[in-house]
Amino acid sequence: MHLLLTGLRYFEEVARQGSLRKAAERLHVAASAVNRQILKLEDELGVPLFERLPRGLRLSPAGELMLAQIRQWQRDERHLLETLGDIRGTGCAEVRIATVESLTDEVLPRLLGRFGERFPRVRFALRTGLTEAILEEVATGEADIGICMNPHPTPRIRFIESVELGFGAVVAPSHPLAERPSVRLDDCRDYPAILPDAEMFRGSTLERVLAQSDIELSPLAGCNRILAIKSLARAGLGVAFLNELDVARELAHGELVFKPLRDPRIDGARLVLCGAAGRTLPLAVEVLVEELSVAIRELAPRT
Amino acid sequence: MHLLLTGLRYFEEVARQGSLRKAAERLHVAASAVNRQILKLEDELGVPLFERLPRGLRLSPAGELMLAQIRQWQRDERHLLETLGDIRGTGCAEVRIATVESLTDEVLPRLLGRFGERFPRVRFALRTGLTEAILEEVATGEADIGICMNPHPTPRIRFIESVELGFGAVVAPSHPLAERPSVRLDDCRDYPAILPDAEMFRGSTLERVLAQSDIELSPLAGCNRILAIKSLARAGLGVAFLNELDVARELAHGELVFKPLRDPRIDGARLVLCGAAGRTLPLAVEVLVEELSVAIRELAPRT
DNA sequence: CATTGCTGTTGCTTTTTCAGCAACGAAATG
DNA sequence: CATTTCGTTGCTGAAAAAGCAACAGCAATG
Repeated sequence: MHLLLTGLRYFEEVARQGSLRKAAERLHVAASAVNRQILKLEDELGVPLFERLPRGLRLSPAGELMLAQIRQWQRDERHLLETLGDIRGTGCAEVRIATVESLTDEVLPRLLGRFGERFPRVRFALRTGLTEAILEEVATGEADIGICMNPHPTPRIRFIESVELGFGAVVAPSHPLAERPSVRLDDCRDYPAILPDAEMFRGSTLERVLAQSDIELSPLAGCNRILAIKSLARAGLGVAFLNELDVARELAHGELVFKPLRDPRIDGARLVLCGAAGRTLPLAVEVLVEELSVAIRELAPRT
Repeated sequence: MHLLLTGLRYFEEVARQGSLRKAAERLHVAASAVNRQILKLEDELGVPLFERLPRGLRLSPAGELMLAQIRQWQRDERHLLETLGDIRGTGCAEVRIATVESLTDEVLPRLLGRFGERFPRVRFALRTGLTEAILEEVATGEADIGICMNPHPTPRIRFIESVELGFGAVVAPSHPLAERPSVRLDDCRDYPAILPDAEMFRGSTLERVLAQSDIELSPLAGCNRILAIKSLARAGLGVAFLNELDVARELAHGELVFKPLRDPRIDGARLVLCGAAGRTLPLAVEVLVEELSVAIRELAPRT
């Protein structure tokens, strides 16, 4: 398969060989065919590409220019065909995932590792952000799939899979709340609270929880990163409110304690895997979606 | 005239319009023709370039890649055709001249200025060097034409025009030699000489002049630039040996005095315009050669 | 619920383009 | 002086591309 015009390929070989007949031999075509392509090129360009010598053809200045461009195009073509070859069988060379931060900690790396064994040539583009930005990227096509918290339904977004994550108070093991058998939101207002900043707060699970009660927390800090929230909580400075996925690793290491908020009015944090509504996804993305769905479903029983 | 494969142009238009029929209308061809080119492309690449929606065609990931490459190629093509258009009628877009330093001072700028009015789109590449390097560049084709001093005849080089330049002693107006009505080489050995360095000396007119006499000069300095030689002479430090072209400007300003060496054994400095032996030159170069020939012939009477 | 208007797709025919063969003139070589 | 090698050119057949008309699928419309 050649993307370039046959005339250009002929030209390149003639320039390389300095002779029509030698080039024709290499190209496995008749010399007259090669000659005609060259003459046609020169006629259409209005510029002689070769000077005719008794021993063969020699590039003219215009021909030198042309040759340099063709060489560039041939390099481009090889590179393009290579990449398209990677895509063949997978549907795309790159899966673009927009996700909440907490998934990039453990779940996604493990999943992408397994996926990479099956599709070794597929690369990933991981972008983390808040729900709103994630939905926007999925809708515009900047991302193939999105994983976000509590998205509002939109006709442009298709929800593929979702799971209810436990939402609760997170404190250091030394914190008084850690000793309690169970914790309700009411119990937290006596302690300093480590909250997300205004931007993170908007649309968050915590916002919905607070909206359904009339409890006033006493904020100690507002952070724009979950990592910072967890660090402050780990230092015992106060109580944070996160879902259990956010603190999965710290729980395993015993650095933090998770206390589910068992208020009946709280429906918790919904993690949703979603894609663009109208689009048919490339094979590789489809496969990854399937694996993500399984992984997300498996998150549920842990609550 | 289009260099790109028709299939690629079709593809680009379909991607732009998002519809086969709209693209076909713009391309002034039947929709079926466009469709077949797209299908052929996809078949040969083994990758779907579009996803088929009920309302038209939408680029697949592979198609996005393809489109970006085609856009790049189209830009390349426009640029190339533009340059080739400049070449049409002139034979080349750039005249590469290898010359001795002295010509770049006055003669060449004036000449290239006139030439530029006639061929506004032709650029110049000026490389200065010594005779040996100039001949090498002309022979290898790195330069279209060369102007050098006293070249040895070579089968690979064709001498187009030459002129005998006055060769003589160059001193400051305050120098004792400046008062003499005429100067012979003998008269110079009493004064410090400002000479070219070993590399410049080799093959120079001065070398030949000295070889034909057995006069010993008393060198004060050896310089690797004519500019430096002239500066030292202008400062009155000694006597330099140059041709009158080297010091044309300083003579006009009265900063230096030129005393021709009228020894009968000295045949002087031969300035030679030359080109590669076998090559037929582009039109613009041919014209410039003609103007250069005239200009070089006009240098003669001044001796 | 049929209609209308899109869409891409496909057989078939015509037109155009391209490749192969053979031969020619010119120039360099032995 | 014959020979080889070069680019070039009619001519012929094959291959590719384009045009035409019709079809099936889907969405919006009356």
